[in-house]
Amino acid sequence: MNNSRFPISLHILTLLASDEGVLKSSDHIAGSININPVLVRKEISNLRKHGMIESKEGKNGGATLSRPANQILLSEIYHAVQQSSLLGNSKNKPNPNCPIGRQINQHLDDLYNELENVLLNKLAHMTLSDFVKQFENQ
Amino acid sequence: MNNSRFPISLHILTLLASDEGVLKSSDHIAGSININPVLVRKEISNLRKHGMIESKEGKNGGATLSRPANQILLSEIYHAVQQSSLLGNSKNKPNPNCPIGRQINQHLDDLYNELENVLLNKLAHMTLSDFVKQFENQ
DNA sequence: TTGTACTGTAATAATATAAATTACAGTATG
DNA sequence: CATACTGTAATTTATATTATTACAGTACAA
Repeated sequence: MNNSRFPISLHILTLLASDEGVLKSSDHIAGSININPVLVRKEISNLRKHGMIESKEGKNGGATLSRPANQILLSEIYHAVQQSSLLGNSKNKPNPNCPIGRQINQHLDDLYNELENVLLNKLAHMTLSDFVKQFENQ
Repeated sequence: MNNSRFPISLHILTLLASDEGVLKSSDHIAGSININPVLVRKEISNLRKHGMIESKEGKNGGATLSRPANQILLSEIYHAVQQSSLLGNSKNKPNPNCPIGRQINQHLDDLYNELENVLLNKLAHMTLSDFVKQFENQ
């Protein structure tokens, strides 16, 4: 998880959940996050592929949640944006002639998977709705 | 955790633990990880500051564990290399005029802290010794 | 007492990754 | 059919990571 895709996706979903049923444009969302609208559209495209968002093209188009916020788990968002593993991929190519180097990537992968499961288990008990409820009406 | 400092530090410590009491040079360690020796020395310097490693300068110098491997927790290693937060820092600067944008970084930070605690709790129950035991003698 | 093999660390260069920007075809609406 | 959007590709720019160079300092051993 080396970039800010998780916070961006969560921000998008939070905006949509805070005004459920209303279509929001990528420009409007980008204005709230303060990033480029194209990045927002990319993340929306990704969230759509993962079944959390629906979007409508054309004039007055935009994005909206495809399900109630209390049926969207934070673990789903994590899965949707996850590319590399948690603590940094084992992208090193250790020396295969070293008994440690030869085996370490496998053991690192096992460790990461174990940690990731712990994290996902936690996130699977939190809904988007829980997250949005924390926001005060200001 | 956006770089590979955790795997590098764990690799260094694994090498030292696999041959406890013996001084290993940064060149030798770098050869196993297959990275630049200066990076290894930087990580060793960091691990030394965090009390996990001792090192000796000069000819025949090198690094060694400062405690038995069963007294080094993986959570300590995590702490030693940790810079940014888990899922990507809230480095975005959302629009303060948006009710969601204004509050989201605080809620993201809270969420990250909660997740990080779960992770650290898991890592605090794993020792370097446990990790090294997995390696087969080849 | 001096050559050698190391550490420690700063400064810089190279590379990889992420983010912003530009561009434009496609779509729905009024 | 003009307008306001989405969708997506291509490119540029910015930022972060990693490698490299350089060199002073230290300990050992002949």
